[in-house]
Amino acid sequence: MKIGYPCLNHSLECKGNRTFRLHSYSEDKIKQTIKNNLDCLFCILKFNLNNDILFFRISSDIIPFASHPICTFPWQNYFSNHLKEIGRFIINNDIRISMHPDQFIVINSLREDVIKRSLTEIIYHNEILDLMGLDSTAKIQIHVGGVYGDKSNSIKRFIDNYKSLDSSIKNRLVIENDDKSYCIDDCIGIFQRINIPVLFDYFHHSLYNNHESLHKIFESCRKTWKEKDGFLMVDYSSQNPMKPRGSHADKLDHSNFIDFIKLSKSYDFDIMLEIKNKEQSAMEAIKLLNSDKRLFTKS
DNA sequence: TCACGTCAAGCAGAT
DNA sequence: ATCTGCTTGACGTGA
Repeated sequence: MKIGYPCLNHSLECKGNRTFRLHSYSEDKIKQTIKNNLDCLFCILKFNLNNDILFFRISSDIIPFASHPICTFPWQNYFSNHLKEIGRFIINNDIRISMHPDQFIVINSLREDVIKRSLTEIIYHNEILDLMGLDSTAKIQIHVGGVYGDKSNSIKRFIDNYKSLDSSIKNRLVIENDDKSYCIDDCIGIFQRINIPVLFDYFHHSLYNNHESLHKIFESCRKTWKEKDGFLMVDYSSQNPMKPRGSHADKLDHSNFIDFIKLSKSYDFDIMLEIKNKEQSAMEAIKLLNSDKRLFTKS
């Protein structure tokens, strides 16, 4: 099991997701920003290694405007050595990597232009991971998309569009249950038709579900991840008690986390902690697991 | 130097 | 109709 957190590190001075306004785009600006972001990513990965954090989600902002037509700068060639160097560090230290394109990526949209932009964005994510030399255990997680008042047709559109993708992209794509449209059962149903691995989001599941038991979920999700996909990935978070339903917690809720681990301890999986204080939660979670190894012994 | 309006992009649900 | 939440921050103008 590996513990990770997404995109940002608040302990370090550097920011690995620096960007700029579209109207201030220039080749010089994008070059400098990417260099900054890659340097910082390397720092974050070293920080993580020093703290036994072996799972990390790379920010989609690492190459700003990568899939936008304005971006004509050949970053793939210009930074290929830099990306390869980071990739070697990742591989040599057995670090697990994921990426999560943001909410605008909807491959089952009713609008052709939205689908087209989404595919371009996914291709960009795939390029980053390829240029780092990572294998197909490095994943790109997306949601199924919109429902548009007709779930079965919307699922069919997802499947049709998925089938048209290049196999190198299919090797990395996984789907994740969301908090209002597609629950774990929906995702498993899609897996049964196109064999796409299902990433389990525990917090989303608590907000939107078919009352599936946690054991049944782990059992069925695990089977969707083949040898080439690596261990099942799981996103973990809890409700922020001060904010509206669906808001992620500011800090790790120790008792909620321990309850979750107790229920799921017999399965092999990697956990991404989607909690606002980022590496802080990851370090706490690792400490909790180490302080009570029994929590984590397979039964 | 700092506040704060705004930032490429979609969707659903609440108000 | 407008706002919020999603990996939510961070940019950058104007004072």
